Amino acid sequence: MNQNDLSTMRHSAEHVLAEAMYHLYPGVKMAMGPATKEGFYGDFDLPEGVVLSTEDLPKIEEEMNKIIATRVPMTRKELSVAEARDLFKDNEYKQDWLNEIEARGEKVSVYWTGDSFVDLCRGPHVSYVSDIKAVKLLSVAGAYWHGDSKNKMLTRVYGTAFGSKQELQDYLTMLEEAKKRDHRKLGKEMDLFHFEPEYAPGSVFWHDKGYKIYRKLIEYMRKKQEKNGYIEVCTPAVMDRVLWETSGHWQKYGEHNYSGKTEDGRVFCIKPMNCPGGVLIYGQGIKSYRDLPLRMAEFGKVHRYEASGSLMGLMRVREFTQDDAHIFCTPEQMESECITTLKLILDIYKDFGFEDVKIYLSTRPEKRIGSDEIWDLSEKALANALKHNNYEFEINEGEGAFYGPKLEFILKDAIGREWQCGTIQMDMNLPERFDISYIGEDGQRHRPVMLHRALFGSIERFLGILIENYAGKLPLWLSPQQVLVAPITSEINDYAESVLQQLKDAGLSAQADLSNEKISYKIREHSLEKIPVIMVVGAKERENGTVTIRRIGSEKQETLPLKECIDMLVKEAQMPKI
RNA sequence: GCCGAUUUAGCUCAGCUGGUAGAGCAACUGAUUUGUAAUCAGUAGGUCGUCUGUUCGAAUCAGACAAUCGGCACCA
Repeated sequence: MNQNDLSTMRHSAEHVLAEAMYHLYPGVKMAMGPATKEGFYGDFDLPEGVVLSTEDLPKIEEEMNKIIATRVPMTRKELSVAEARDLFKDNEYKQDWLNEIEARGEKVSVYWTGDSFVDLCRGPHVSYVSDIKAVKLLSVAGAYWHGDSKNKMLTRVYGTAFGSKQELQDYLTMLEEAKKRDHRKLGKEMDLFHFEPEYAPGSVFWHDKGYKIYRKLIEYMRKKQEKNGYIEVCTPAVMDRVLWETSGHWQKYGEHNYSGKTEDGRVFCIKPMNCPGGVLIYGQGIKSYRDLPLRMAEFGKVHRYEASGSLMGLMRVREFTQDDAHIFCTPEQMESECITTLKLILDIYKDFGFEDVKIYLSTRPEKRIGSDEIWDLSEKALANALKHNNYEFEINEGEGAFYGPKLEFILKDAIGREWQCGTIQMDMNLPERFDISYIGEDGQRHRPVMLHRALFGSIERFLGILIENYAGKLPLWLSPQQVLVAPITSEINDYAESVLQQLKDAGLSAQADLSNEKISYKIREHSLEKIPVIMVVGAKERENGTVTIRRIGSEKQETLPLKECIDMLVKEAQMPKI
């Protein structure tokens, strides 16, 4: 079944869901519901006092299957706005839709399921409800009408449908498998990090192994940036509120900041972003056009009081580390800086196994600062950078920051949720507000253009996505513990320790498991910890000066001389070429 | 923040309609010296998320709060 047909069928399944809801919950109002990439959902305004939970889904599903079993046709009818208003006279949500349809001057179409249920819909739909072969309801959630938190919250029912029972089953199995790659689960199993909901909700406690990966990411990025002409700075974590008022962030995001009053009556704020600090460094001394572009990086730890409901493992936290940088340049340099940064980001993602990166260009929002000319220029610079490299992108109309347009680089987690990682943002706000300048060739003061960019975005989030994408099986260079030496009996401990020492001398991160356990137990334990290389040593290996290795995810054994093995692993453990 | 669900031992989870808690794994002790995903036995381990109420009696019922999970909204 092609994507179009599948989508049509899912949309029809959503109509069947709506009808089932009308059967089971008299007085319910159907608001809207589309097919999505993975299934469909329906938003309902439930009668007063009715609460829907996942326990109710089987019952609704059963009702849906009854409707499907009637094999009635789904038929399209076109009618006038007035007729439609009458047909849906008790449903304010449909009236709302009709207003929009009327305003756009479009025709009204409805779809009948048999002759018992009708919904306002553009279509298309399957010919008969029996064309819906396998349907499953998945979850219940709240969702605001028209996606606006000022509106009423409706009850959303998520489900999916497939062309066959088998495909549905495969999909559900795939989801189950994907959940095993959840970084929160793997983080625990691999002993990488934990959270303390009681003391610091949304903040990470990095354990030794997790922090090793974290440091490795920074080490990689630092080298990358040095090679690409960046300098690195470090700015204070706590600064006077006045700074954030000057930058404009206090007014817009004040309630999301952590702040406190000191004895002298000043209000200090823990930095929610690094940019003003960077601008202050730029402001030291007089800058010449010869100093530009000035690429100033900072691995800045920032704190934001994110809404409780938005927190999610490492992906959305209240304390995170940005691989931030601010590029100060002349307007003429703006576009070429965008081009090189864009290329840099995608190069870096390749090193981590991400080939398929979604890019959004987010354009001017309604509430914004700066003249339309500057917006035109900035948006064009970003779009040109994309076109220059022939990158595909989507436009996110009106989703830019209040101070400028941005590019967002999106990676997906194990179950396909999209997360913004890298970003390039034009800023027409801060240079003004902090009145920074450079002396041009003409000897006059000029305003530099400022670009914010983060490549990983947040180290925490990027690491979370890495864990999920590798299912915990990190490449050797990123693995916090690369080798585990496992002697078969305690008889061999001396050789195991000598092997361990040689591994460490070669710069590999290794440990030995000298516990009094069977080799199969050790294999199991350390495989679950996702150690990439398990090095088994027994009497044979000791005698021959060899080791037998087993790679994570493989059952193959390979025996080779220790020296040769170390050389091979050392080579493999190298960071990608910078 | 909003909607729904969940919160019991280090981890994964059981505990019916109220009568002061249970399993497996992990830990510890002992035995076992083992060739590629769990060797056996024993011991110990819990203010049942927090607080307040109802009750002779609360893991269980009610309320508030917190956190977590799935969404929505938000994301400088």
